[in-house]
Amino acid sequence: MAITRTDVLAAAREVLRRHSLADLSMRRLATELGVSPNALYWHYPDKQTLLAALGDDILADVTAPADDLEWDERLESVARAMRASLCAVPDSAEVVSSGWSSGLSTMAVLDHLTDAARDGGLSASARRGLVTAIAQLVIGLTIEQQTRQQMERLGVTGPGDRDYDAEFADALAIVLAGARQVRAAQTVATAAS
Amino acid sequence: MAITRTDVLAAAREVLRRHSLADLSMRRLATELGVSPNALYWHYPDKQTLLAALGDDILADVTAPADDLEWDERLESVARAMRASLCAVPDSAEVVSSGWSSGLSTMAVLDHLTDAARDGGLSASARRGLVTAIAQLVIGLTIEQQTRQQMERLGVTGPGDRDYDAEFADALAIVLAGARQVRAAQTVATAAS
DNA sequence: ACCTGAACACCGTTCAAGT
DNA sequence: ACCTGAACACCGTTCAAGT
Repeated sequence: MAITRTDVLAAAREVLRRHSLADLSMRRLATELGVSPNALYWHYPDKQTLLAALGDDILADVTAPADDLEWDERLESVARAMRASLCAVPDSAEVVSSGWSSGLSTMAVLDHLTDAARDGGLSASARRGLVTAIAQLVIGLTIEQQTRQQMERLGVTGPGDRDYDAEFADALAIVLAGARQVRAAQTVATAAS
Repeated sequence: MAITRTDVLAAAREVLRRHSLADLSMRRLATELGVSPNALYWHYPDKQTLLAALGDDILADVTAPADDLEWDERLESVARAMRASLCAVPDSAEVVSSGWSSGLSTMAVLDHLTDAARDGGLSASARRGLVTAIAQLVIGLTIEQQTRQQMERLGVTGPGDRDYDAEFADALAIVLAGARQVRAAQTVATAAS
């Protein structure tokens, strides 16, 4: 039976879940699928593209936030959903980061953040800054957490003392406070003109 | 003549400057130093540790900000200095990111951010959140920019349309506005008690 | 103290060929 | 359309041995 792109992504997820990103080689993935390494190159042009698709897949369950929420609550909701999706799959934040950097990812989640910011009435540049600040926070902090978790799992390191969830909450609170403040400043400026 | 740790880091920087992180292999680095690959393992236990040292080295010129600045201006100054140091060496943001994640980096720059936040009178959790938000923004956005730049340099992609400097300024403005707002809320709470 | 030689166990990717 | 066999040009790391 022939293999599909979906099979490949599922197998890749499974390698991350049971092992790590370091173990996610084309050869290993092929073995897991009972196929020769070259077979993967019929479905994806290269590893980079495969990883970008995997990253998009992992974030695919981040949908538009409930529309009875205020704009800032919607931002928070999307940010937390992104982080939850990443935390469900080991090393996924690193995968998403590389996909975004390579330009091979759709970065579709960012639209939900942008939409919420627009509904808040933020200017184009304020929206852009806000989306960047939130996205980099989610990805970057989760990379650090997941790398740490892998090291603990391998026993190369003892348990750390950082509370990543609390750190995330604190950082997100600052960014959202900034968003509200920038919006308020905009409103005053508009009213004065 | 024997090689020093400093020589190794200088050669690594040069490989980044003239080529890329993908070209920075232990074997390539050794060749550049006129030495056998194994020689590097006398100076550093493994590649990960070497990269962490390189990351620290690249950020070493980010010093304490001028002390005649306000606390929030100091935060901005450190953030911009971090970004400037990274932008001076191709792919360095990725190197710093991996060093931070592995736990092998000193993350010394974060102290300057923490100090400025403390002088602003921010609570411990607000400081932690603020430092995280700024650090992840600098690293994450610069990774995206530098990866893009390498792709353009290799001609695999045409020039993009993102203005990373403007994006950074917008995002940093939001975070700093958040810091000031959180501080104001703290001050009110303190006065009321 | 600092390095080399030789080897181990891997990589991503390509290309021709098979069904 | 989908895959295999065989090969190319690499990796990081280790270990014994050299000076």
